[in-house]
Amino acid sequence: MRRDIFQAIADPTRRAIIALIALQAMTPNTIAENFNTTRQAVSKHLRILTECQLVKQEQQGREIYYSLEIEKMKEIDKWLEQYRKIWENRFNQLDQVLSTIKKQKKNEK
Amino acid sequence: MRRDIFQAIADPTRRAIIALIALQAMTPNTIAENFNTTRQAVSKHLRILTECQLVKQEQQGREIYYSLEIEKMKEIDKWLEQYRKIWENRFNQLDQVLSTIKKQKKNEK
DNA sequence: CATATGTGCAACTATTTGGTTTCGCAAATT
DNA sequence: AATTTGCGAAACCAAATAGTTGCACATATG
Repeated sequence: MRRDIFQAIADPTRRAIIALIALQAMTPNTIAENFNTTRQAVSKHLRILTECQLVKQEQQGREIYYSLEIEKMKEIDKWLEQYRKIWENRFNQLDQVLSTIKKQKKNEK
Repeated sequence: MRRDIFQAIADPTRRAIIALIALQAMTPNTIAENFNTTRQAVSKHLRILTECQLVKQEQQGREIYYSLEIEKMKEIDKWLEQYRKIWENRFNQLDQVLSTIKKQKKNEK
């Protein structure tokens, strides 16, 4: 099933899970211990995160270790890029204003 | 009312609205014309976007012009920063591997 | 082989969400 | 003054969502 990455990171619990498994791979039980939820609830979140490839899993015996697929996070960064251009451009414009003021002061001397 | 910015950008229609008003300020009617929705639906989206300060409004007569509050977008960038560190670090590690291979080839000559 | 442990999945529920319809109000237009 | 236009808000509805409970299954452990 395909899944929107922005919809996936909308839930605060899922963002907390992402932050947790970004540091090291974890089993659903271990993740659940870090929050006030059941393992089943975590499992559902992990499924959603897996569906949009934000998370990968590695089975070891009966345990399944989940970890962050960092490559997928770049997709958000890519979306943000268009807006970064805007705020950086705005910064440059401010920069120009400041240097203009500077020049004017110079001429006043 | 306070509102989670990640929840705000989760909806694809809202992201489209953001992209639209990032370029220039627009009235709800104009925005609605660009999509397959009613003005009322757009109005609801704008309300949500306003509630998390992603959007600002300026009244001109009976028209209200909505535009993007670019500063708020940086909040997403800030959240992404912790993960950017991870993928940049990973890239550096790859870089080291590549330069090691290069050195080895050099020594083979 | 019996039991304990780790897991995903389905059914169910309360809540949230995105959309439509209807309304009232203020500003423009006639 | 009457009508049109632009707007937000409330009421309503269908669909999605997050969580709980109960289950089945596979892998360890005794």
